[in-house]
Amino acid sequence: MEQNETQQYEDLLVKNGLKRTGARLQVLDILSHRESATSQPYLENVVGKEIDRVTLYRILKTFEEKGIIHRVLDNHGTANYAICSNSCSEHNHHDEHVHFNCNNCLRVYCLDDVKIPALKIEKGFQIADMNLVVSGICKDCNKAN
Amino acid sequence: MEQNETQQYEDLLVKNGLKRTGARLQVLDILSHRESATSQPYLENVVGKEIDRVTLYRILKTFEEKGIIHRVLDNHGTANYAICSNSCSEHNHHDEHVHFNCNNCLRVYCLDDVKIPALKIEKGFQIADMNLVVSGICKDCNKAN
DNA sequence: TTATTGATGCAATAATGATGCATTAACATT
DNA sequence: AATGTTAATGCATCATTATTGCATCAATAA
Ligand SMILES: [Mn+2]
Ligand SMILES: [Mn+2]
Ligand SMILES: [Zn+2]
Ligand SMILES: [Zn+2]
Repeated sequence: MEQNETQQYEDLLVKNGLKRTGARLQVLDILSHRESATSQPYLENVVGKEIDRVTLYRILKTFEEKGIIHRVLDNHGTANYAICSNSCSEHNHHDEHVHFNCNNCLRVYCLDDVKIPALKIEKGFQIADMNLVVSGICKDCNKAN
Repeated sequence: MEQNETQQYEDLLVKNGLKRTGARLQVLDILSHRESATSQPYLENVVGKEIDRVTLYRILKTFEEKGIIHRVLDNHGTANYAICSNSCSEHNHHDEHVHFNCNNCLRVYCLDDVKIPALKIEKGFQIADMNLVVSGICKDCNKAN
């Protein structure tokens, strides 16, 4: 964990009124360096000896609430998390980009450049959030064949 | 269960090479008469004394594979199922309409008229399926306040 | 009517996630 | 630096959704 990155994570925690604990810093560091969204099971596999399962769930939930990370359900219904790119804040997410779930490697990609198009839905339905998950075979897996 | 409806369900099963069992007919009947998508837990609550949990899961999986029903994950990651409207067949679904998950009543609506817009995503990603779940407050729940 | 094979029920297990409560550690205050 | 306060953690336990193995049963074909 580089020095100025650590500082950056600490600032992020403080800014959100969260104590800067080792577990939180570690989770932030891992999520920040991954190229795709990350599930609790994956994280547990990495830090399970150092951080308790429940703590991990709670950290992820807290981070999501604070707008530090956003949640994507993959095709198995498992939650995956990725760092929010820009302007998210407490209970105010702006991550309406498309996600891609590879059927082969199971990775969940944030397609940050692909926004979810506006929809015309029946009057009476009040939209709070939209989640578009595309599944198929990812770039890497296609290349590998 | 009306007589000609039963006949219709039996035909559907036979057409898909499935034996017409009481459990399957019952599941078809229930799903056909519901206005929103339905989860296994809901079904179990209704027919749990007559049909085993595991049988229910297997029926749903089989129906999905045959293109009789389609699966939608709600915001909790729980699978919900709805009858396929038209031209779905084995391993060949065409249910690319938007779904609406109410945060209040938790219902999952099939917005059959709202199609998922085409997307331009990076070359290399091969799309097999798309799922767009919109969450918010549904028509009924908005009315009720 | 019998044989075949698919379908079911039961028991057990897996995976993801939440809750209650005692203990610990981070931060503010003195 | 010591102390107090409150958030954060760890552990045990439980909940929910879903799957697997295997013996039994029943729907359809022969
Ligand atoms: Mn994302
Ligand atoms: Mn639908
Ligand atoms: Zn892949
Ligand atoms: Zn509602």
